[in-house]
Amino acid sequence: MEQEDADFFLNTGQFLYNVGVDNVIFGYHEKELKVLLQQPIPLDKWTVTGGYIKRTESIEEAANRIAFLRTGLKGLFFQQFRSFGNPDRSKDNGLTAAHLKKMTGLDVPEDSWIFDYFVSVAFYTLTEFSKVEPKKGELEADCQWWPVSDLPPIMFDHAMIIAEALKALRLHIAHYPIGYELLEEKFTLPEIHSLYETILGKSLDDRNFAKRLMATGIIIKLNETKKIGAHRSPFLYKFDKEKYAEGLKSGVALAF
Amino acid sequence: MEQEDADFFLNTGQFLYNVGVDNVIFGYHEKELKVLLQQPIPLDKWTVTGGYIKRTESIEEAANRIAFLRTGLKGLFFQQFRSFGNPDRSKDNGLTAAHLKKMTGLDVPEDSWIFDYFVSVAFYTLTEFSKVEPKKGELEADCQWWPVSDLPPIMFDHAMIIAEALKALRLHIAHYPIGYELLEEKFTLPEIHSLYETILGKSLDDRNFAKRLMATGIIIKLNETKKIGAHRSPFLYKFDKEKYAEGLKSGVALAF
DNA sequence: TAATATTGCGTATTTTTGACGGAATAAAAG
DNA sequence: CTTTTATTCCGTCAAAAATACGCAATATTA
Repeated sequence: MEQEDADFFLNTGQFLYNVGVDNVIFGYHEKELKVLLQQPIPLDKWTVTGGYIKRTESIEEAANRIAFLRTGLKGLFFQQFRSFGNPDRSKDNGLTAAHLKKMTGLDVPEDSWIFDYFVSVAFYTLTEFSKVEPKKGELEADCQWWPVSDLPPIMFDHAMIIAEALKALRLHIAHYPIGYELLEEKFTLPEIHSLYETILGKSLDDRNFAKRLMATGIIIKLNETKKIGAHRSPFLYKFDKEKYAEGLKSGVALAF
Repeated sequence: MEQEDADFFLNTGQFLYNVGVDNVIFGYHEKELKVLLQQPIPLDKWTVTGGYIKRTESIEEAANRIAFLRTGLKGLFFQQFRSFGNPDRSKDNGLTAAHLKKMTGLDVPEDSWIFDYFVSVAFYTLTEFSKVEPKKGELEADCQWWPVSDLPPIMFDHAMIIAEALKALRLHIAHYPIGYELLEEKFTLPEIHSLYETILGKSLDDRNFAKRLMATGIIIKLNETKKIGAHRSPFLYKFDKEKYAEGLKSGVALAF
């Protein structure tokens, strides 16, 4: 294992050079959109989850593998949105061979391939917040959720990557049904309403929202209600899996 | 020069490994959308224009450089739309060291870096057809325009890349003004109308098209007409550069 | 002068979007 | 047990946008 780890910094051929994957993992909890960030060194800067591409896998498989490593969940919904690449993006970020040597106890060459110019293919992934137990990688000091509206200091160009992911998500939500990925199996109208308001960052008329959502035909009203304390109990709904899958393929107009 | 060329196949450090750029260059001519393709070997298969990324340049600069190499034009409008990457994409394509050796007269190692797994960051570029004089690269047998609706046999996964580029272009045209890049400086309403019909692949009511296009405020009617033979002479129009630039930034609703 | 092909505009209809008031319900407070 | 409070839930009406469509004007050729 130690030898394997040391080999990593030399890249004995299992990973592609100069290109990697970043994956902006979004969750939704208590009316807030969260993003899963990791801390490559025990300093004050964070990055989105990411990793290298194995020679045997596609970029999509790499994105999926990374999501699994950090969340423990398989088969999450993910979407490529842009690639980033310029010679300066990894410069002056404070991540040095010395840091990694200290963290891992391994020999990390100053000119290790991982400090090279990397083009990053970026994805976003959507997941149900409550199912995730963030797991940090061996090279990271920490991994945890942060509210999108209140991020810690961000490393590299990852602030831009998060911003672009959010932009892509907002564009995507207008054309495809994505509530499915972020909510529990059964949810109330106010819950999904609030999710859309959070993602889009603006308030949506509740009556018109319900009307249009139901018009898509992708959600089904159940004959159950949810107790929410001192108020009228809202009905529960769930997604119609078939129509949802169809909507993902052919698109669903849900412009608000 | 010969040494430089031979060095290329060894990659003495000027290019990134495992990642490159493909650029789908579109032109519009005689009511047809064209795409600029190159033939890497004198066989019957073609690819979109593409190349490697220098260690000193960004992926956007690489895309731009490639567009310049093939068209002779600078400052063209281009847009990244997706990246492609899986271990099989360059397999079984018929491009061998022997082919390149024969074409260039240089020594090409069987295991040259260029035969490796490559992730491709794909862009599309728009250009005025009549201004372009296609120039082939040193490693290509030919470079010329092909109608999108009638393509020759395509190598690798480039048929998919072209299809995705077209999809992105169609999506883009609904939100941003792109006629500017594909038409001559002065154009008639029927010309731009026909361009939109061609790109979107469907017919658009001429009266409603004109109404909405003018409503955007990005084109200006000139006091000149164009002689088109045995018919009423249509007025000429041009883009309002400022409003066009603004439309590119903030978006222009032109959904048809 | 008539025939032909194309440009160029206006108006009516339908569809979609946006705004908004008020009754029903669940529990807690008085 | 009645009132208060907070929330769900539904329908209608007006404004705006998208769509459909008819016909006069024009440039050349026959």
